[in-house]
Amino acid sequence: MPVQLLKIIKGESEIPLPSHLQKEELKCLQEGIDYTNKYFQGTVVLSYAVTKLRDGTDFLKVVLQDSNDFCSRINSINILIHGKMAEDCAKVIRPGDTFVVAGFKVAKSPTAKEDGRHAYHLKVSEEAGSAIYVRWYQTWIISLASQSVAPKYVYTPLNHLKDGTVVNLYGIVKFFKPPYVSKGTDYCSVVTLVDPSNAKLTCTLFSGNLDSLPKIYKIGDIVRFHRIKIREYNGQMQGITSGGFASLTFDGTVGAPVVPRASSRESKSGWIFFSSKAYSQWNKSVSLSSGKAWNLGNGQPLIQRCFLNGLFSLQVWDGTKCPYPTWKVPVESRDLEGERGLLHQLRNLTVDILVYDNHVQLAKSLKIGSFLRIYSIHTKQASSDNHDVSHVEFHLHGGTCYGRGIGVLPENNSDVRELKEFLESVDLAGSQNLDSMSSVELDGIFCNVADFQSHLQRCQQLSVTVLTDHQDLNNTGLRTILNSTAPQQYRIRAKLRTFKPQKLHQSIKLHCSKCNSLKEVPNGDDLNLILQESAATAPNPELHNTSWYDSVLWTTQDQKQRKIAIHFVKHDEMLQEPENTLLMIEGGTLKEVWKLSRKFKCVIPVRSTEDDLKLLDLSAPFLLQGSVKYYGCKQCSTPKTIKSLSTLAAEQRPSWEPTEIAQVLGVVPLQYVFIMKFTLVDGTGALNAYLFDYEKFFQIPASEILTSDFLQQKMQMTMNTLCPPGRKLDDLPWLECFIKSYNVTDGMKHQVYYQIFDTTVAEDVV
DNA sequence: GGTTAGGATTAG
Repeated sequence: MPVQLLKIIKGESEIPLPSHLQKEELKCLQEGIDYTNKYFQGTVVLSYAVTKLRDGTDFLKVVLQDSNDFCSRINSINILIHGKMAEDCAKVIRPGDTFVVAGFKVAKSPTAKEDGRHAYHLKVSEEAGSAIYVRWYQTWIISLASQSVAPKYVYTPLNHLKDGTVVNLYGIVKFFKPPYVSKGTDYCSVVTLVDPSNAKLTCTLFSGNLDSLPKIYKIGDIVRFHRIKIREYNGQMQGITSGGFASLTFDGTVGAPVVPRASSRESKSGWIFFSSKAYSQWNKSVSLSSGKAWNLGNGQPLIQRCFLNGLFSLQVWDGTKCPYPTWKVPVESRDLEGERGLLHQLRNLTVDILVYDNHVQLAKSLKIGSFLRIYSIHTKQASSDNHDVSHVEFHLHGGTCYGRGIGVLPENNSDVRELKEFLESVDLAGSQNLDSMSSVELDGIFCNVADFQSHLQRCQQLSVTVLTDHQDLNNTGLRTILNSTAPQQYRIRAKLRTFKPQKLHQSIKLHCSKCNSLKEVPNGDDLNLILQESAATAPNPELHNTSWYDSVLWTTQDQKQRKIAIHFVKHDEMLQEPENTLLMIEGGTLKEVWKLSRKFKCVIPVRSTEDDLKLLDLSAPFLLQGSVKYYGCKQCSTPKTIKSLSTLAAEQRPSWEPTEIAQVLGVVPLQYVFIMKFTLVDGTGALNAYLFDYEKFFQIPASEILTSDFLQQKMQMTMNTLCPPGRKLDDLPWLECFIKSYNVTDGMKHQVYYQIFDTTVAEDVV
């Protein structure tokens, strides 16, 4: 078969070609070379009609674009097909198809100048021993499949649309807003399509009937629109519903290679399934009364409250358990009729979503038990009244920007089927008679859901941490590592059984990279004391108003009559904007220094001596920038007088980088680090590994966490994910880590230590 | 038959 048509096989991204064929690049083509065993692969951009040459042979010209090169100026080439292959080929190819031509001849293209394509064209014929392989682009498989039966529609490529026409078209969904209630009389859905012509079309679709709008569930779905009107709007073509508009949607999922990701917990990515249906399935097998089992969302007080506030809430479950405490709409237990204990238990698995404004109407119309996909949910971390426990809230805000809205998935949707399968597997884990069970035993059942989930995650080899390098290394068991000599490096897969310190703020230390010492971060009381001591020395007026700083002096109005001097560093004889200004302060309290550091770029606490300003004792920060206090190492620093700072001030654009400031002041800066001890286990053994991290592991700068409640909560949540409190070992998530072993000799004592490196918390955990 | 919205955040 000279022309071979290859259907897309799920999971296969490469065309299976004979092994003797070698790929040829466009830019390497030359005349006079034997291309019998070479092939070129491209995407069909254009395909002309078959014509007959003078000698009666069929002829077809096809334009291919290099599949791997969309950037070069010349990335397309003419393919000239002679003989029977021309007809065969014309029958099957459409723009967008992947086209492989093997065993071709190369010749100069006489039209290169006019068409701007490659200087050579490829000549193909059966007689020359050529072969052509075509893989239909998904879209066109569908279009051809329907047309091969009744080819009565013509589909216009998106780059050929004209104002004022009504056309039929195919496209791949690039963006969509699920149908929402418009301010007029209809539902509205906005859909942006692309096709192999690389053109884009945004369509605004209206219909009073929800069913006649396209049922798009995912970006990448393929749609067919019949009788859509094309108009020009703001200089671009726009599609709009017209009389007789009809649409068809296909699942665009091709067996694409799986994107390597650490984890795929769906609730975080905004995919949430309304689960009562799934629940009722589960429900059936545990011999509860089936049917309308899920009525949390319709609890009377909830609806009443929501009506009053113009709000509405949905309770959903995607089969997983949110690793963080989530906000719950208060529902009084007397309104939970029937399986009260069960509904109560279920509340640990469901998530409440507050629905606002225009989404309320649609939310109210949802049937209990439908599977939903809710787009662009806002998750918000908030503290409850007692402050020490934070929770996550889910809001579906008003408006439809970025496709915010609710979509209903049909039962036969592949994702829904997958979810159902998942829940059926859960059944196997706990098919017991619930009627006779106590609530303690019910807890057991839900543990099994979590068990199953964690088992599933293990099977999928998900990890809550990812490696930032050396992915090619194989895992080593902890036992093997413990039995090996140091120093070495390993890749491991283990669980975090426990960690120290449990009070996370205690993990922050100051590290000197010069002498490798670690120090505690001074607390506010320490600092106040040092500042107070330094305030005992009155500012020396002789040091005020120099060539490179202006000074201001005042006395506090309180009884202490403190003298405070502030020296503003000038630049080009001028004072800069506060946000670019460095200042030095004498006699300020911690609060005053802190306030100034919020307004000004840099604040340096100083004291007067006879002949120059000097830094305070290095127990105090030598610099404050924003909320960060920079400290210097007492052992390694040899502080100079403040005068040395004038060289930096004289620079054209002083950046006031802490490292530069430290350097000119003779200070060896200390760096903030997280120091933690992780006890890791993997079934073969347990070892303690130290985490020494400036920022990389938690993706939180150690320097900023002490002054940020938000970052502290973020770190707490991360640790809750890595090592969820109260879980059994089996339920803990896996961590992929690199560790290195090293020797430490202290006198006669010799020990091997382990440190985590080149590892970071997975994207969806932080 | 007209309108709606016309992708391009909410901030409750």
